[in-house]
Amino acid sequence: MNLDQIRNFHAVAVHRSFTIAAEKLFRTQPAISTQVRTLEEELGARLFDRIGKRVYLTQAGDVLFDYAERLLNLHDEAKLAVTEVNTVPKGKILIGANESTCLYVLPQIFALFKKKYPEVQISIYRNFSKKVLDKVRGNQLDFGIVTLPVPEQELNILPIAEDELWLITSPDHPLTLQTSPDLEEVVSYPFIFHTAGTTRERLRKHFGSQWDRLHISMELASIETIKKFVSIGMGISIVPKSYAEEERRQGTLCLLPLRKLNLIRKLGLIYRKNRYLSRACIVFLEVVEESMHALAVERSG
Amino acid sequence: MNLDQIRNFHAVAVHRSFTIAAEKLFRTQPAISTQVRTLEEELGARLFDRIGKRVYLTQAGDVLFDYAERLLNLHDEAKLAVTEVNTVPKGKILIGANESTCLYVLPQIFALFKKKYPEVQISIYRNFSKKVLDKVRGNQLDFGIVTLPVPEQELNILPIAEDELWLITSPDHPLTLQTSPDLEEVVSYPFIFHTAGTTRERLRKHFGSQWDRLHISMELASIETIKKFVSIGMGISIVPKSYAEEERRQGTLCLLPLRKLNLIRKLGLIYRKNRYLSRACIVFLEVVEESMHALAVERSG
DNA sequence: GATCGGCATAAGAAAAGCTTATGGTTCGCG
DNA sequence: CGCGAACCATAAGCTTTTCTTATGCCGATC
Repeated sequence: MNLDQIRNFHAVAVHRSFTIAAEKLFRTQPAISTQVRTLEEELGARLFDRIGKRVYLTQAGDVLFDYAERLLNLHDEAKLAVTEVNTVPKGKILIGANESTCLYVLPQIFALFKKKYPEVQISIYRNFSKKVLDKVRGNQLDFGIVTLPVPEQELNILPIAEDELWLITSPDHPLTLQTSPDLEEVVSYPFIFHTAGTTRERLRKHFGSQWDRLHISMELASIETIKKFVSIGMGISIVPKSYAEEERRQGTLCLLPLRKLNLIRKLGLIYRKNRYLSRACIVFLEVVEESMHALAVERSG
Repeated sequence: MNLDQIRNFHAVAVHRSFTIAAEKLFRTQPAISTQVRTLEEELGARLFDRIGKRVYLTQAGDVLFDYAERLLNLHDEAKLAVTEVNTVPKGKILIGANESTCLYVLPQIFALFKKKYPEVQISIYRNFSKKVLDKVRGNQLDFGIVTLPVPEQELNILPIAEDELWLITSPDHPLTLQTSPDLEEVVSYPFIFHTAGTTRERLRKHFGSQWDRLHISMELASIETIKKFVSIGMGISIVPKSYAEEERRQGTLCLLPLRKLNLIRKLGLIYRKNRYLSRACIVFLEVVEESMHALAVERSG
C-alpha cells in the first residue's frame, strides 16, 4: 500500500466512480481499477461493492477512507513544511562563540538579524575558540566565531572583525606616563591573564624569551573580571582594543598601544564546507556580511 | 514522494547510515541512496548532510522526520483497522423490516446476536416490505426482512419464518361459537385492516369476488392498534397466528382458523447478490440461521 | 432488445526501482 | 604518513511495477 494507491482509492470513493477518478488523476480507468484491486488484495478486504454501474464503499472501505484523508493531508502538510524550511527562513541556528565575542561582537549582528528574521531562533554555545572549532567540525554547530587563523581544511572562513591588542592599566599606573611603552618595560609589572585561550597562546609566542620573566599575578576566566581587577590596580593586561574603549571613555581604564608589538586579533565566522545551508543559515550569512559593511562605513565615516 | 521513500528516509535518519538502513530494509545501499536523492530532488531540499563517513539530518530533514514518523504510524494503523473490520466483527448493520417483524421476529434474533457480538451496532429501518425491498436493491440496507415471495433477481433470499393467517375476534364474538368458520360467513361481519401492506394485497386476491362484499369498518396503521380494536369488538381481522398468541393466552382475543383459506405468510431475509459482506454481516447471517434452528427445535419439542 | 456506460481483464509498452560494479572520500590504524 | 577499510555516489543492466490500449462483460436505459 503506497500513497499513490491511497490517492486512487480516495478519488474513487469521492467520485463514486473509477472512470471519473481516473480523469481527475490523469490516468486511464484500468490503471485505477488494478491499483484498487491490488490494494484490496493486500488488505484482504474488498473496499468497494461494484453493483451494476454503481460503486459503493464497503465497511472496510469506509474505515480506510478516513485514514486515506488523514494520510493525504499529512502528506501535503509534510511537503509544504519541508519546502518552507528553505524558502521562508525559520527554524534554529546554532552558533558557537567565545565569551568576549558574545559580549562585543554578536549583539550588533543579532539585533540586525532578529529585526529582519524574527522567526529564526538563535541558540548560542559559549566556549573557547578551540571547543567551538571542534563542534563546527563535528557538525554540531551551524556556525562558529573564532580567533583567526584557523586550519582551513573543511571550513569556510569569513573574516568579520580585526582588533589590535593593547595594554590596559589602571588610570594611575606608572606606565600611563608613556604613550607607547616597550615590551621590556611592561614585563616588569604584574600581569592578569585569561586562564586559557587563543590570544594567551599567541601572546606567549610573541613574548618569546620574555615570557618566562613575566609575573602573572592572577588568572581569570572572563574579560569583564580582568578589566575590573586591572582598573583597581591589581595588575595590567593585554586585550583587544575595542573591548576596553568603553572603560577608557569612562576613565576607569587606560589603553596603551605596545611599541614593536603590532599584534592584531582577527575574528572569523566559520562553517563547514560541503554542508547544506538552510535558508535560515543563508540569510544569517547575508546579515553578517551586511553588518560588516555597516561597521566599515561607521569606522571610515 | 511515496511511502517507500519515506520509509527509506526514516531508516537512514534513525540509523544515521545509508548502509545500515539498506540492511534493515533488505535492500542494497545504492537503492536507498537513489531513493533518498529522488526525494530530495522532489522536495527541493537536501535532507542529509553527507560529511565524510557521517550522515546528519539537515533542518529540512529534521522537519520531514517528524512527519515521516506520523505518516508511517498512521499507515500501520490504517492497515490494522481495515483488516480488523473483517476479522473482529464490528461496525454497523442496517436492517429493514416492517412493523410487525420488528415486534415479533427481530427481538429474539437480536437478543442472541447482541449477546455474541456486542460490538456490532444494529440499526433498524422500519417501513413496509415494499420500501424495504427497494432500499435493499439500492444497497442502502444490508438486509431486509420482507413477506415472501419476492422477485428473486439480484437478491439472495433466506426464508426465516412461516405463519398461518388466522382470524381474530373479540372473546364474545358470535363467530367464536364455531371452531373453523367459513369465508362466506366471515365477510358479513365488519373488518379491520391494515391501511396497506403485502398481506392485505394477498388477502384481496384470495377473497376474490367476496372482497367487494367485505365491510371494512376501520383501517389502522399498526398491528397493535388493530388487535386493540378487535378485542373491544369494533371488528374482526386476519393476522399471522403467532402475532396474537399472547392475547389468546390472556383471553383478550380469540384466534380461529379459517376453513378453506389455508393462507400462509412466509417471512424472508433478503440481501443483494454480488455484495461484499463484511464480517459483521456474515456473522449476522449465521445468527439468523442459528435462531431459526432453535425455533424449529422449540416447535417440534 | 439494442445501445450506451462503466468496470474488469489481457497484453504490450513505459517507467520506476533494484542489483552489481565501481569510484571517490574519509577515517582509523599501523 | 600511507594504506586499507568503511561508506556514500554514480553508472549500467536487469527486474518489477505500473501505465496504456484494446476488448469483454454486465446492467441500465430508451
